[in-house]
Amino acid sequence: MLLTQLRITNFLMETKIKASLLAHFHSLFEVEITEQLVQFQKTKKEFKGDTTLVLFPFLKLTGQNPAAIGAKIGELLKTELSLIADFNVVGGFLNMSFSDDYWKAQLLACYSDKSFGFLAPASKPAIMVEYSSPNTNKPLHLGHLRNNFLGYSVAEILKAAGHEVIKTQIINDRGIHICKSMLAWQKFSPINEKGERETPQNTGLKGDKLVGKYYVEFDKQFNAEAKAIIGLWENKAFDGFSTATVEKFNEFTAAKIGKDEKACAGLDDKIKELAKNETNLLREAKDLLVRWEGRDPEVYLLWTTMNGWVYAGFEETYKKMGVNFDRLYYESDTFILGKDIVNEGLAKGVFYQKEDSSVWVDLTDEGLDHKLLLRSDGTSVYMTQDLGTAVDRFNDYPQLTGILYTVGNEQDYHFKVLFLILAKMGYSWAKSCYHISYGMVDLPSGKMKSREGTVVDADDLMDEIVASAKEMTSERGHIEGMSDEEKNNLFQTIGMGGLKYYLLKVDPKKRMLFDPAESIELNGHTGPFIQYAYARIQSLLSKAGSFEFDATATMNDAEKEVVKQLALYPAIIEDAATNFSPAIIANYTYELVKLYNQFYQSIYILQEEDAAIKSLRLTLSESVANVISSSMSLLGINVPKRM
RNA sequence: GGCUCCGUAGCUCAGCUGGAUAGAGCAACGCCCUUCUAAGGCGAAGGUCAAAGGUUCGAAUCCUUUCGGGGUCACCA
Repeated sequence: MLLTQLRITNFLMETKIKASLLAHFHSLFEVEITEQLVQFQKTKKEFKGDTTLVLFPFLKLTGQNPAAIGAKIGELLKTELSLIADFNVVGGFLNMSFSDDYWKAQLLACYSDKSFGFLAPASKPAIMVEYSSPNTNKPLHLGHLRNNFLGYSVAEILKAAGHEVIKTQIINDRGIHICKSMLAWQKFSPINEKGERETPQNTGLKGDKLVGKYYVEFDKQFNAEAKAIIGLWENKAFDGFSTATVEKFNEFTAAKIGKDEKACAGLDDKIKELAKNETNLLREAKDLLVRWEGRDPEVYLLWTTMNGWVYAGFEETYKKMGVNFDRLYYESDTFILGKDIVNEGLAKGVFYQKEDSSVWVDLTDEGLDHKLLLRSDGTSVYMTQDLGTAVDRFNDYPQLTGILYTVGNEQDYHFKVLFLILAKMGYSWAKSCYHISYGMVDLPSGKMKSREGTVVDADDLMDEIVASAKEMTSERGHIEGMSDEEKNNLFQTIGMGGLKYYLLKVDPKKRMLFDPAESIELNGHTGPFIQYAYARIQSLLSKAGSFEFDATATMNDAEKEVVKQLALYPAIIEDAATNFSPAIIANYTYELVKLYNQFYQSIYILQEEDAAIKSLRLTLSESVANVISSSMSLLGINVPKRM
């Protein structure tokens, strides 16, 4: 495919070479070739050349040896294409060097275009990118950081690739879990001397943290109550419990006899579930949900109040993260949607109804299972809502061609089913919906588990990283004369840049390890390494004063290597956009900076006496700075003028 | 168990739509600041690309199997 070649080296020249080869191959070897046989790869460092043509595919076809084929093709291309300056054949590889003029033209193209590598805005179809999508009773954690940085970055990359992008999130603001924190707050919040329960105002707690606290409190009390009930059961105190429940308890208890530890734990879980269903707390929470659905004014007021706290808290966190959204969707608005679609599917015969009137879809033909779409009591499930929301979005944005869902890979199956159902329903856009599935973030100590308290809170983490950036930056001391505001911005830029780069440089699909010590590292393959290169170039440019691009200078190898990497940028953006992978951008920029640093350390730019060479080097430096700034912005990372 | 993703240097990761001697960073070792910011550069060291078969002129990359790990298989979201 063309994309591979774009990625490997410069796309313009290779297209030309390929065209020329297709046109003239017959005149050299008396046989025709197909496009697939023309394979390029990056020239290995130890050989001279800017691109390499693989000759093996032609061996059988022509019946000649690689050296002869390479020489003939090389000669041909050199005469046909003036920009090919030289070539050599090593083994089965034809290495070609492009002329200085070619590389200078590439440099100029990069230098003179402020939005080098970007396609015209909104020149490609509109896409919606969903990310974040939090639960309103849990503060955001490390996993959300990966999600948000990833979603935001993919959206920026798609914009750069010419798409119109609508950033959105769906806020999970309803359901029994929300009622749990509401109930816990009502029951367990202490009341102060003014007669108020805890609020963000009177406690100084961030709203999402306060609500999260009561969600945890609910769980604590809930478990305690369930445990007490089990205690009663174990002492044969079955008064007030239904016979069905008692029978089940006895059944599970009997089943435990003679079983191994693991099986017993499983049965204990079942007993716990049984007991939980008998708690007053759950009954009250369910009651609250019924009242909420009936729009009971008191419950509704409580709900809007507490959600208001959470949103204010999230807003603060998003601001710190540097992410934003064009449009918000709330589950409380969308949870009823989808039922119509299910009924429509039922009418069309795409779905079927069981005797208990629950609605299902049969996906066994696709190698999957039967999936529930409507409960027997007619209420929606997760899938129902997602169907409704998707259709709703296409109604809201008629120009939309697809939706990207940034959601963890534990939901791979869900999205597979969702897209399948949409396709079965006949929505043509179903095929352009895609699940940006990312792996879990592990900690060195193991998995993050909210129940065990091993979650890393997003706010805490960002604060710690910025604090650490402050400490380390102050040590190195390039900040004299900065105002406090400038300093704080710088610490923010470095800390967040480091964190974002750390989370984005890894292929999103892969599970990754979050090592706190490594995440604040400033050396090596890190965000600050890249930011530092940018700041150093800014310093250089300000010392150099004004200059103009001079095409008369000759280029050395180190310079050419940098230009080659710069010229790759447009293809890299496209590659990152088609693969929804910020990691491609991150790794590209790292390469660019390494190449630039090698060049930078090998010569002194400002001491250069030849004006043409000096201006060429400054042009190169400024171009590199521009691409750093541009590519980092695609990752949501800022770059500092000084650091 | 079914389905699915993953396994590359001591550690964290690139490379994976087949091509030359598998690359970085961290850690550890040795150099380079009287000249543009050393958050940098240079050097050396570190590998049975989980294992075994297969396809191919050629396999870390594609196919099969095995081993090891994750996820998922709710009238939860």
